[in-house]
Amino acid sequence: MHIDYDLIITYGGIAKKISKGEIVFSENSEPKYYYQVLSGSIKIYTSNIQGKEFVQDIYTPGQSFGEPPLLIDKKYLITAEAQEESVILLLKKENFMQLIDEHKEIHFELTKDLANRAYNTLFSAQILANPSPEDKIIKFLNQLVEKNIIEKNTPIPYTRQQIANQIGLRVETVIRSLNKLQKENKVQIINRKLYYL
Amino acid sequence: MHIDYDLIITYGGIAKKISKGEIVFSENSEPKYYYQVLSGSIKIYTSNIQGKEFVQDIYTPGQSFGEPPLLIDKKYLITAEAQEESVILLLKKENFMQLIDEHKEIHFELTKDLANRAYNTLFSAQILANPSPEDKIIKFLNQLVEKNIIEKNTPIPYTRQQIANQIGLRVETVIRSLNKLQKENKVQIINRKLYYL
DNA sequence: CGCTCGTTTGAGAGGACTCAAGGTAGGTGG
DNA sequence: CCACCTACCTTGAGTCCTCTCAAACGAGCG
Repeated sequence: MHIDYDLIITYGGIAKKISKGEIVFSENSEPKYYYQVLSGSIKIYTSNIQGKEFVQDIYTPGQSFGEPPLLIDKKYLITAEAQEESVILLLKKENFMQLIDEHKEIHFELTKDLANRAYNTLFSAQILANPSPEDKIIKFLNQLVEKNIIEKNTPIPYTRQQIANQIGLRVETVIRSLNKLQKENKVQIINRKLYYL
Repeated sequence: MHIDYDLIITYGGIAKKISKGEIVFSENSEPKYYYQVLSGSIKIYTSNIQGKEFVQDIYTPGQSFGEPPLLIDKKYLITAEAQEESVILLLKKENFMQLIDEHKEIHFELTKDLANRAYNTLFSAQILANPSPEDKIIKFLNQLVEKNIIEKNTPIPYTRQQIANQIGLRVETVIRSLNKLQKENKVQIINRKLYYL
């Protein structure tokens, strides 16, 4: 989801600077704003799984985040934190609602974005529901390809730890599973770099 | 999500009878229609987890299902099957898009519905991401309360097997975990009926 | 009563997790 | 250019606990 900068400002949006590590909103807090990244990057995660950080997504300039709870008046299930010094745009809920009410094309974009989120989250749920570590990894890699985050025969831009965090496994388990998958020719590991075949 | 019967018909929707066990759409197929239950009930599940059925949801008269992939032109991740003899309304994608384009209030309802789905699916993902069976069960029960499906001190309307299917555990594990939770006074089991405290 | 469906208990195996210890690559400073 | 540091990767041993398989129990119903 992306709304033109000038349009956000026109509707009363403001820009805010966020330092690295600063929290934009946290779990169980009430949504008040529509948020869009102007510069930097915002990390979205859940921290309630036995204190372990469970990364959901990372948002970069032009992308918005945190709409679902805003639209249905529920508390955030996630925490948003600046990964680096960033600037974000804030638009009050009422103004945001007015904006989409008066701009049909943006409303349609929002609809698609929400559909996309529902779709991707279900995909993640299916990864997690899978009891076998190997299957989880394969499904996770598949998802990356589908989301165009990686291409086949391109090294995967995540550390083993980052992969583990996203699929709910331990680093060691990821490593051992990757070894099995390599023997089955489903992934390739060259000089520690991981390739999906 | 719910659209008025007459309106669906006006836009060219048709009703279709579905026998018990019949598939409305299945995983990896292309979305073509907007679907809404008229009578009976439709079960949504994923079957790809080692052949085990993973129930996502059950839809009853007046509710629609399967919109996210329809809106973003992706294949279904789920299978929809009639739990009993049912009648559903089908509306071609183009007509559906035209309908929401011409009815702003319905478009807003769709938006909220999608936000709700994204929210609920994330909640499910957080349940699954939790490594401890007890925590999964507690979070699952919490979700039921939040969705107003159950109230505290009301027997939970699911069999142990159904609970297990929704959180990715075995029946036996659910039973043994429930016993532990009872000892911790987090649930109550009276005459096999389960109460959430 | 006898069937069926859901619940419960037990024993055993497998495998992910934990903890601990090295190994390796890339960057930094002397 | 080399020694060092740090972050990441890897391996091993052992424990714990979920899953599997098998069997039996309980409740509701024709």
